[in-house]
This record gives sequence, C-alpha cells and structure tokens, in this order.
Amino acid sequence: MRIGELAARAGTTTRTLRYYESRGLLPARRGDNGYRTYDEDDLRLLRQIRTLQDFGFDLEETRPFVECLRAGHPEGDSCPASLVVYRRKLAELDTLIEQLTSVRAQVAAQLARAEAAVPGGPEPKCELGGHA
Amino acid sequence: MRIGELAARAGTTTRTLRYYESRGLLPARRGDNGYRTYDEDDLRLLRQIRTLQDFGFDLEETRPFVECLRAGHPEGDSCPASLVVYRRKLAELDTLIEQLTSVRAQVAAQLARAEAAVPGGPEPKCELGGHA
DNA sequence: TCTTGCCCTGACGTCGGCGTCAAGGCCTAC
DNA sequence: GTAGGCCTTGACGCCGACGTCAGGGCAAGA
Repeated sequence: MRIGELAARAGTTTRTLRYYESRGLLPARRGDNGYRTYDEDDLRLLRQIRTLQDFGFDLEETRPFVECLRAGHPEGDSCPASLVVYRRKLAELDTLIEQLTSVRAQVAAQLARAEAAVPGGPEPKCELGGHA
Repeated sequence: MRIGELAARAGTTTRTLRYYESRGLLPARRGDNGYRTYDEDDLRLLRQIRTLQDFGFDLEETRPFVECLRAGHPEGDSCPASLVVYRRKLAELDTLIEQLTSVRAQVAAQLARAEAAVPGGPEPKCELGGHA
C-alpha cells in the first residue's frame, strides 16, 4: 500500500504521514521507484497514533504506544511505558479540568455580578419605571 | 510613568506592553524624547487585560472590557459587549470541560483495562507463585 | 566625559502539527 | 506520446503571545 491509500484508510493526509516519518514515529519501507510502502501493521500503528491524538496526546506521548505495538505486543498499552503516559495524562487532565472549573466559576460569578449592576441584558422587561 | 515602571507594577514585561500597543489595545502617549508615557488609568486597563488573560481569554476578547473602561465605566464588564464575551466564554468552558471529562473517563478506562491485562504495575506484590 | 540604565524600532525565534506551494519523477490509460 | 494522477523532496506559511537580540538614542550621576 502506498502513502495515499494509507492516509485515506486512516482518515488523514499524506502530509501528516510524512511528518510522522520525519519525527521517526512511522518509518516507511521504499519500493524500487522510491515510493513509500506500508502494510496492515503500519495501519494499526497509525490508528493507534490517531486515537491518542484525538484524546489530546502530544505526538511524542504516542511513541511508547507505537513502540509497544512494534515490539509485537497485542495492544499499544501492553507496556509499562504506555501506562506511565496514561497516568501522567490522567493527572494532567485532572489538573486542567480543575483549573477550568475554577475559572468557569469565577467567570460565572463575574457575569452574575455585572448583570446585576447593569440590568436590561437577560431581562429586557424591567419593572422599574416602565409605564408604557 | 514610563513603560518599565508600568510593566513592573502590573507584573509583566515591556515587550508585552509594546505588543498590546501594536495590537491597538493599549496605546501610549509620548514624551518629548519619544518615550511612552502612562498614567494610573493605563494601569487599570492593563490589570483588566491581565486578569482576563489569566482566565484564558484571548487578547481580542479583552478588547470590549478595555474599551468599556476607557469609555469611563467603573468596571470593564459594565458594558453589554463585555457580557457577551463572558457568556461566550462560559459556553466555551462548558464545552471544553465536558470534552476533557469525557476524554479523562476514556483514558481511565483504558488504563484500568491495560493494568488488568498487564499486572505488576500498581501492585508489585503479586500473590501468584510467590513462594519466596 | 564616561558609564550605566532606561528607552527606542525592527526583526527573527519559539512551539506543534501540520497546510500548501514549487518543481520535478513515475506509471498508466488512451 | 501525452495527459492525468500518483509520488518525491524542500521549504515557507500559519497561529498567539510574546522572548530575545541587534543597533542605536537619551539622561543622570561620578
């Protein structure tokens, strides 16, 4: 399979695949004409990368998973190094969610305060002095 | 007050202030020698910007707040345009937190599954075949 | 006067993950 | 043989919010 087909089957672009190769993440064999050649295993690696990317993992963070698969393990997370990344990511997510939740609360409080000070926004019908 | 002092009092850098000016967000008067000159009002504007930035607002999103203050209002969020930004930001935060929470759950599930398949990680003491 | 410290403008660097264009090679169908 | 579609490498563009450096001006104290 050539680069275009692999990209299409993984729902990505040839540019992305060349980028992964430049990062050493998904090297390719070459045919006689210099074209990159991939097989079904490469598709599995690529899908592993894409899944993690969709989860917000940095490209570097997907490396242990890819190497795990390449080492012959059944899943990308069948190796300790992958679990370490999982746990680190969970901690990052927890911290981030916590921060965002805090910010959300503060913004909501500011909004409530400002709306109270400047009415007419959420409640166009104001009972003060409306004689018409 | 000159740019260095303003930066110091707001806990930021001169580069940042020049950047804000280049974006038209915080223009400065100039002294005879060409030096930027600021007053206490500018410090208030700058602190408004910084507060929102800390909340994760884009620089452009702080503009209504700054213009509101510059228009003479007591608070940056005393204007309808600022409230619109607040509400939009709240919606963005809700969406983002929801997504992150979903991802967190999926990652946690993957971790649990992988740990079950490959023990020895979290529980170094395994009761299987440990006769020593 | 000379040094020190602040100021000025202009412009390139950073980071991640690619998009996009340029110039050309390979292969197939017509 | 030629048009079209795939492939190749190389390299610049993008986004946001600045960091950092280069080269030079202005002001004040020793």
